[in-house]
Amino acid sequence: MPTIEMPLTDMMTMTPDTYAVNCPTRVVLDRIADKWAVLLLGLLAEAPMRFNALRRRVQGLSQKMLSQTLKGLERDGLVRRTAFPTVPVTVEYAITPLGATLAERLDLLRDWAERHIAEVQAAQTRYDQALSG
Amino acid sequence: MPTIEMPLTDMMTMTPDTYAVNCPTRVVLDRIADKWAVLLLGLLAEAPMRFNALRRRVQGLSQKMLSQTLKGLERDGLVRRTAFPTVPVTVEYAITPLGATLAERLDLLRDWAERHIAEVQAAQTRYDQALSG
DNA sequence: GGCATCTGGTCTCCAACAGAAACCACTCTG
DNA sequence: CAGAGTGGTTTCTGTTGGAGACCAGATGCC
Repeated sequence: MPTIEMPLTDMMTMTPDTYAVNCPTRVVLDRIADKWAVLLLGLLAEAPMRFNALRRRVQGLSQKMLSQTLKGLERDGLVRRTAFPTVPVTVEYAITPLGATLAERLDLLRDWAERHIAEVQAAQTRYDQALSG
Repeated sequence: MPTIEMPLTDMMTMTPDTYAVNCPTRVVLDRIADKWAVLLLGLLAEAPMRFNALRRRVQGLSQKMLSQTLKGLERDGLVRRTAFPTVPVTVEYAITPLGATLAERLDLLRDWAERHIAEVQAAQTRYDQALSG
């Protein structure tokens, strides 16, 4: 997707259409459409956690992507980063009230996934067999 | 993320942990974490549509990604593809009952985005100014 | 003493993937 | 006869994600 380059005021006064490239909700959608962000928000919604604790908890998440994703979440005001001047430095990540409202909705998706995973996998098997058969 | 290569039965009998690489809900999460899939499901939830109609409606979506995403959605049983033997061939995409239940939850995310976009953008501006200032 | 390990990251390199554009066969319209 | 519309696939290229090395300073272990 091309980078959006237009004044914020123009974007906000446009008729809202999520399907237009320059709709501001696309910005939010881009964040939601980030697997790691969704998983991290889910964890932080339960309790604040430290960098390496998150890393150990989420399998397959590289250090680079963790730091990158957390930075993005902090920028969006969904997560708050607090560094304690211990040695070595201790950094804690906590969800913000705004982030909590999002995590609530994301939980509904996790719930859907758990509820319907079997149906989805059955559909996949059917589809793949129809192709090979 | 590495490709999951293990018997389905093993996956289904494991203690469910979305944060483990081999949790089946990760499969669903991967689909949800697809910007185009979310947008397409949102459109198809309203009414069935044809290939080029979807293309015209969703700005910034290339033909390749549209065909690829629709194929994925069909494989997951979320969308049904119907080809009519007209000349030229007419193809209609419609949401399935399963897809409709997901679209319902996704609507809540769209709703969240519209409701909180201003807060997110304010947080971003604050963050960026704190860095430059 | 010296090696490994913990803290929270950054940097480089390579493979994978998304997007742009061309191409396909066929038909209807101006 | 050129152009546009039908629903795609193929090719090429630019961006991105992930693996792994590296950083500094302190602590645990033998």
